[in-house]
Amino acid sequence: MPELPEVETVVRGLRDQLVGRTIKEAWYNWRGTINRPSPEELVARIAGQKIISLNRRAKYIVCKLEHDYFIVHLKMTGRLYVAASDEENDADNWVHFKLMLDNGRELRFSDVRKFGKVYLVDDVEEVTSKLGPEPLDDTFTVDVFKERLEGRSKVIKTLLMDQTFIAGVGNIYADEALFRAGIHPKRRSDSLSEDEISRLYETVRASLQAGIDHEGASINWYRKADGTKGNSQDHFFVYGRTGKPCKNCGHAIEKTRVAQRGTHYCPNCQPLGKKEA
DNA sequence: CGGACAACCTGGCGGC
DNA sequence: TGCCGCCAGGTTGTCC
Repeated sequence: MPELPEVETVVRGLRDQLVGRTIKEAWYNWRGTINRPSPEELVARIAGQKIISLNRRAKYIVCKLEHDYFIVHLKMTGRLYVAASDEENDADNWVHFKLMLDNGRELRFSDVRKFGKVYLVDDVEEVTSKLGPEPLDDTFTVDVFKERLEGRSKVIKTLLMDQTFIAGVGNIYADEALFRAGIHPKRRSDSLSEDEISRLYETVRASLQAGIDHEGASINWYRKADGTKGNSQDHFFVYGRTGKPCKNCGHAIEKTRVAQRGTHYCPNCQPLGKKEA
């Protein structure tokens, strides 16, 4: 659920509250939330480290410390927020990890479904080395996109969601990008025309950027760092709009499954055969 | 290389 | 009202 735009929004909301602070102590109540090292080692190693910077890589939140990197993945229902130690929050019931700061506030990691993970590593690459390019980077050009598609034949939606192919696109923005490009989600990647590839390159970026501009989509669990909802969901063309009229042609949006995931598309605007715009 | 599917978890919701 | 079973989707790992 949190995809690139949601994670980016969280990072922007947390940056000023974290950078420059020193971590006094770590706390957890669910060992599975800590991916590595062992919970005991993480607690011992992280105490006393100063927070240098906060950034995003794909869907990972990367916090550079003096000697290590503290990394968080929200997976589907994770929430990350800062509050005064005596301040209550709606998501507190599911807090499984906390970092106490030197100003009386704390960073809380709440996660209903416990899929989310935190990491403490001395090299970011340990976690991010297999990720594909950042779709919004200037270095990710249409030529790079075309090169990466060469020799691939996967169903296009599956490929868009493959984090080693492009980093940060999940189920929602994959559906949105494919709709905007007029490409059926079940098309094989090696069946796309040059023109379709160029369009898809543009719409992947445009869909993600729109998500960031609207501060992320709050489908059910996602919240911004301050606890309020983003409104990207109010601007979706197809995601979650099954049975509703296509914003482009009026045909009812249909839902199917691709790679075991709910997939929304307009059968009229996204035909299975090739389509020249 | 690609695809299918289970596993990790829990809350929300539709159906009865 | 209550119970049951399905659905949600990011990632990893296994198997073919």
